[in-house]
Amino acid sequence: MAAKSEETRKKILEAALRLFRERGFAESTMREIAQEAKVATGLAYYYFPKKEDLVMAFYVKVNAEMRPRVEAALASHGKLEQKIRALVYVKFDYFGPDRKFLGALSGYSADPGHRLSPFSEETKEIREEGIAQFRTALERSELKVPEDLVEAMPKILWMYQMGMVLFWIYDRSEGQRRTQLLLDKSLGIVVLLLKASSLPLMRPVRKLILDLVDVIAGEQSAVY
Amino acid sequence: MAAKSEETRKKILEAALRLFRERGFAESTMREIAQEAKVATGLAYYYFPKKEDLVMAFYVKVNAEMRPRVEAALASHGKLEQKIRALVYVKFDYFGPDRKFLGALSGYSADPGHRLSPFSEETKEIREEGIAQFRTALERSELKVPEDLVEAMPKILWMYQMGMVLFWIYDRSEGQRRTQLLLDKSLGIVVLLLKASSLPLMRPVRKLILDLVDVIAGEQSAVY
DNA sequence: CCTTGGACTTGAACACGTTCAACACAAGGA
DNA sequence: TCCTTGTGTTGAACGTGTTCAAGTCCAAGG
Repeated sequence: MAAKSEETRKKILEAALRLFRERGFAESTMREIAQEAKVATGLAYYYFPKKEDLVMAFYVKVNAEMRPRVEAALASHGKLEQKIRALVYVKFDYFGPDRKFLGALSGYSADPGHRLSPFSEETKEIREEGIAQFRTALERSELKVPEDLVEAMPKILWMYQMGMVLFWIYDRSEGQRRTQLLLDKSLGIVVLLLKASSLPLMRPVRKLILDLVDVIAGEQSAVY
Repeated sequence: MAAKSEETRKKILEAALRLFRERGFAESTMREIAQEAKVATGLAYYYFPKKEDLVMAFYVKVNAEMRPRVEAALASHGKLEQKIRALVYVKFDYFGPDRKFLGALSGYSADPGHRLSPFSEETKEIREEGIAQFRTALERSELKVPEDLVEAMPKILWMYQMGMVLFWIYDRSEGQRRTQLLLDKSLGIVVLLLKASSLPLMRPVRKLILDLVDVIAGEQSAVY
């Protein structure tokens, strides 16, 4: 019966997350995690071949748990700006207790070759889901997105969100006041730029930017 | 006499860089490095308390060795665009043989708390020197930089360079063709934006952007 | 009831970064 | 000449992530 096995896996993952949250990623050893879960060290590796896999499982778990709240954010009325802000806030709220723990990981974020990077092959599914959230936000907004931007714009917004989250993770100001500030100051500009970019007049500029996005995205998909 | 000690240090560093280049950072063990340098393992740690310190020493070494070529690039005639391009090329040329090795490190690049990050306290000196290069390039250019941008503009250009270098490191296309493309497509725009930003008309926009830079830079300087 | 095959589980063992107590040695000072 | 002091130098030992040979357990087939 698979249920027993599933139980064990869950027990180990929960023990791991408990320790990660309490004392950080690097500070929690696999031996401790196994002990906390009352299993042998090797068993933790049976279910999670690398310590990092525990983090991947964390990503997936949180992503799933966040889903209803994301739906709610997208269902809210309000303008595009409101929707984007709501989406970002869901992430802040949800990752709130794990800010420190995430900080320990985010070293990997720049390296698309690293499995835990938000740009990696292994996080692709989660990433696509995140991008889709912004696609929906755009579809449900007052904004008329020109044909040639339909694909790129959600990606750009997702990148913007990633930037905010990264900034938030490293934001040592009390209550992450600075991130608030940055979000307030930048979100308006971003939406303004989006709107401006839709003007027919802007077609040449769009072409240029899409070219750039192409080069960059091409590189990413070439990883591995 | 300090000379003997300096010799030993150098011997270890050279052995380390040789191995790093041959087979990468993670793949070279401290035991191998010590062995290659014909010393005991502990001695490598006497001179370089962490394996990472070998990388720091590499940064410093390369930075010093690059200096004359940077001067040359800055002394060249040509327009601002040429100077910036020349500066970036010096880095590509110099890091060329170490692209793979750098790739293994650049995971750290996003984490300003990590010593090896280009944004960390420990790399501050090197970073400042890099920023100063762009300050010089601007001073020697045809561009009239408005007072309120004098401080920020070199930083922005340095960030642009870091972006290019990062992209180049992960660029798996043959001969890093894609980076070429990106540089060609983006550099013109960057310079155009710089010029446009100097127009008196743009003052409100400048204010906005400088505000943003302030929030971001404030965060960075608050790191440790 | 026994056997068998595969999923599950164990803990010792390995390689690595790192630490450390001990030793070597040169340069003064007595 | 012997002692002292401080810089170099050594290699064993520790804690960590990870691997693995050797079990244990249990459902299905005989």
